[in-house]
Amino acid sequence: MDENAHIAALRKNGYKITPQRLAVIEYIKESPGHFTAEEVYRNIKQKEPTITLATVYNIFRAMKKSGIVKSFEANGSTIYETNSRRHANFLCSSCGKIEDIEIADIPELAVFSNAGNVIDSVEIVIRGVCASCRRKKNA
Amino acid sequence: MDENAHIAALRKNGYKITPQRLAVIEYIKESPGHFTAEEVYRNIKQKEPTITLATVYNIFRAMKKSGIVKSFEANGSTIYETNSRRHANFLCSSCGKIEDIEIADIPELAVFSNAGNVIDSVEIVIRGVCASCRRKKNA
DNA sequence: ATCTATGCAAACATTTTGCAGGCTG
DNA sequence: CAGCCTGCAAAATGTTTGCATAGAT
Repeated sequence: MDENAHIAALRKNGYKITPQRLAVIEYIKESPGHFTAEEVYRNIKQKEPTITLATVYNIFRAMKKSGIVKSFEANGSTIYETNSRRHANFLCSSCGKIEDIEIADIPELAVFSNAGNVIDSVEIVIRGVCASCRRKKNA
Repeated sequence: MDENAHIAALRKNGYKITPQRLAVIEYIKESPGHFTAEEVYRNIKQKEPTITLATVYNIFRAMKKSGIVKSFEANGSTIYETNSRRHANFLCSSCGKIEDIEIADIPELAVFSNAGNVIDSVEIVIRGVCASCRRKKNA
């Protein structure tokens, strides 16, 4: 999903296109794929000096409702991401990086759906130490 | 894992057995399996009137380190649980209940481990509407 | 022109921390 | 009786909200 698709998604959901929203869209397009409101705020403040953290939170709420971002909670804060495919988020406790692990299918969830339950979202958070940090520790 | 096992686990990890810790152990033994610090605090205050929320948080930290509880974050707070088997937590957005869904295996995680990464924990949070609430809505 | 979004500040919720005294082992 | 744990209060986070004004459509 590129920049224009994000703008279209906001419009379709009745949201207006403001400079602040464009700044967030541009930031997440070039970012590594995972971000907190505070991080986005800190980075786009250079281009949009008057923007506030509260506005960034409001923008993410609009982007979530528009399907542009998904989110999960970890380490006391909300982490947003643009990857909409089914995947797990691996959090390295050593270097802090977040890595996507593609997950093909979880059959138990299909069974659960077939039993009459509605599934709106699936969040998978894996914690551990990434291969790179592991090598450094054992060196 | 019963009450005595929890006490033993705390002892093995160097934690002392205090009335407050016993009260938390007793509460989680009889509870539905998912609880927040605030909920535990509110419930055991009757038996331990002097206990504070901060103490409950401290106790959960000790219980986590001792392997008695696991936790995940959702809706802005930390939810603790005693189920140590691999499972997903289903959160019904309508009635608020949390239901465990047993998950047999996620093959991609084995691949990820074999690639040199260490996995310490797996948290799966499913959001949706449970079958019971769904039936009520359609009635 | 309408109505939403922003900026600002304050409120809120959750969790953590510092310290003095009390209790466990 | 040494050291951890508790209770209390305050602080630290992270997020939301109310309100007046600016801005998008």
